[in-house]
Amino acid sequence: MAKRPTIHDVAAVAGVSRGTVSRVLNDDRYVSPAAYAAVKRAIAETGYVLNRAARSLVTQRTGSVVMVLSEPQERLFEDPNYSVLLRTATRRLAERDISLVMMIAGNDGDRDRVVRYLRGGHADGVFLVSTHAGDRLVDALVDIPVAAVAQGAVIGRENVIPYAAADDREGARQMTRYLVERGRRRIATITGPLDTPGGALRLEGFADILGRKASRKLIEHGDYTQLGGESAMARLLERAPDLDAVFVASDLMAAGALAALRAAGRRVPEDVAVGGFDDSAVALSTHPPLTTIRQPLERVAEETVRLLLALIDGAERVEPVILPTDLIVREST
Amino acid sequence: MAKRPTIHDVAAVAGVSRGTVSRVLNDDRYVSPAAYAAVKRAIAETGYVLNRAARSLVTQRTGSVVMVLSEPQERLFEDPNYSVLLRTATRRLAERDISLVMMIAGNDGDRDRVVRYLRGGHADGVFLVSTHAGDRLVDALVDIPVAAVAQGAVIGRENVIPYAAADDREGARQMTRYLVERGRRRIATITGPLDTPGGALRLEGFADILGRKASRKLIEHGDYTQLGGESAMARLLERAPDLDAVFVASDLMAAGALAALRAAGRRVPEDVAVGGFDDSAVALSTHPPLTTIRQPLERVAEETVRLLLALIDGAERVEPVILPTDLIVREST
DNA sequence: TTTCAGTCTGTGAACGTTCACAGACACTTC
DNA sequence: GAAGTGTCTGTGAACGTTCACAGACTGAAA
Repeated sequence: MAKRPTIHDVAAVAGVSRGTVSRVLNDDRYVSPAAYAAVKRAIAETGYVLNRAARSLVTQRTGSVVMVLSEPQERLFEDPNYSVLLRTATRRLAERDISLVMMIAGNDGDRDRVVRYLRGGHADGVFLVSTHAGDRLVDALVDIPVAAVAQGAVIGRENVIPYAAADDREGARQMTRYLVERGRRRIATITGPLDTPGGALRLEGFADILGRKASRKLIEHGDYTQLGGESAMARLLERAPDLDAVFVASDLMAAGALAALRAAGRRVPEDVAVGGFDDSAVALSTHPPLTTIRQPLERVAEETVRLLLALIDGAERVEPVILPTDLIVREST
Repeated sequence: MAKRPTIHDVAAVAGVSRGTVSRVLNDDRYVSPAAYAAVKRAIAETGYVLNRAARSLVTQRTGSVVMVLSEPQERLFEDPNYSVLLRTATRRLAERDISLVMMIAGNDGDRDRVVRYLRGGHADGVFLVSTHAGDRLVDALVDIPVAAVAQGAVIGRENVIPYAAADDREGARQMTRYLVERGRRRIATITGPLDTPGGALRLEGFADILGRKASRKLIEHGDYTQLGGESAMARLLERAPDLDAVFVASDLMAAGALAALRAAGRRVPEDVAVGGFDDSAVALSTHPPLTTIRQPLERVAEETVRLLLALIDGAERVEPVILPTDLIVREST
């Protein structure tokens, strides 16, 4: 097969110089309509496609962005949220001809790799996903001249890494308020890990509504897995057998909670009302289907990308974006 | 902040030439232990990191591969399989210092973008995921000098794109055989789309065991969504009210089937046994938990990567890999 | 007519690597 | 001691762009 055509070949065919072709490629102003047309034709004729490496070399830009998944537990990957995020981000970036490269930061070795990659200038931006409080990666980031954003606040670093997120706290309030309005009196909660925004903020929202009624006895912690939800529910039942509702910080954990309630012979929603969070696919496959809080995930992803692009384009500072959630009522409450 | 150090800076610090540093970087033989040590020290001292663009420019290699998600329906993203695949592939490739870039080929515009990207030599390899029969992308691929593999056979192109996959056909046989052994007599199936290997091969396995008993009346098609499974089950119940078992080609569709059976007042497993496929998270959250077929997804992903790396390293031809599945018995049968 | 501003084009240099080559040196082997 | 072989090193050229600059041309304003 023939050698790939370069900008020189295009220039020769179009009867113009290298420079003019380059100007067309980067749609600079100052190129005559005739030259523009000739170059376009030559590009089509030769099947030319730009060599990004060569461009990168001189512009010091790569045209790519890294999405870093922090993954302390396997569970992160069971989460359909990632898929939405990934799809949306890929799409939006593609519109700007920016490609998305995936990296995983599960352990310190991985993290070093990511840092080295970024320090090497191999990407124009980073996109942090589900980063936990205290992640070393975040600290390393401040020394590296690269645009960085996160999906979901990075706890303790809200002011250094801009982010877009659903309004976890208000979502939790919506659910808790709803349970109260339905006449529930002993409302418990199963939280996520408290070093994640979904863990900390949803608990705060819960406490906002219940005030002092949110006693320690009615609070239990899970790890976002189904099994974790199941055992957390079992512990709650033991400590507070009279509870009549539970707000679970994720649908997957809620599915586990339902299993524990069933095992304990409690009827849902008659004896105990169960509220989830996420409105993921699992919320529909449980029996009964879950009342839950929907997050505008797609919009969260879009806003995160928007922030990142703004930074790449040179914005000095961008403000975090927090988007509203919706209460979805089904049969578990 | 200071300019990023180049190979020249390292050479100066180490007291050797550019060439020697390059040799250390690419661990060529023929570099003296003294020079090697000096260069390593200089790299650490200067904080040097290789400029990939510059390397690419001369080697004509990019150090990256593209994962292309064909996504005719949203449902693909609800599938936890992707997550496993993505994670495993990213990990394995990172070991070889190859980065994974994501692209989505949902419509023809997207597909053109992918083709242009590959034609431009922006990646050393492609990784096709859930590509349907007749996808134009596959045909375009043969003209492009790039290593290509698929996860799961590309129907009709099994011989042009090497792949790794679970043994869909044998998995379906395992489940069907098991249902027969449990004494079920009127066994139906809900398939996936027949232009996907999971659709076609699982149906074949089903038919292998039942022979002529697999009448058209007992076969219904779904689209891998929960709702699709639900309506397919409803149609089956209408056509064959006496059925006493159903093999559903995915867990998610099986969750839908369970809902339809419940709505029709059938008890599971007493009246109707339900078998799924995938052993995904949803299989545990249904009530009752699903008997299903586990695919060795991680190994499938690893093998796919292995094939891809072999091709990138210059192998002329690699053989497809098909991996065994396991029957997981739970309470739905 | 001259001057100026604006538009358009071509050219040399630079970006940071790798690769092929040539040469230096140290051993063997004849 | 000459010739060969293997190891190690430095150097020039090349990869395919963009960018800054210089220069040519056009038309309007002085």
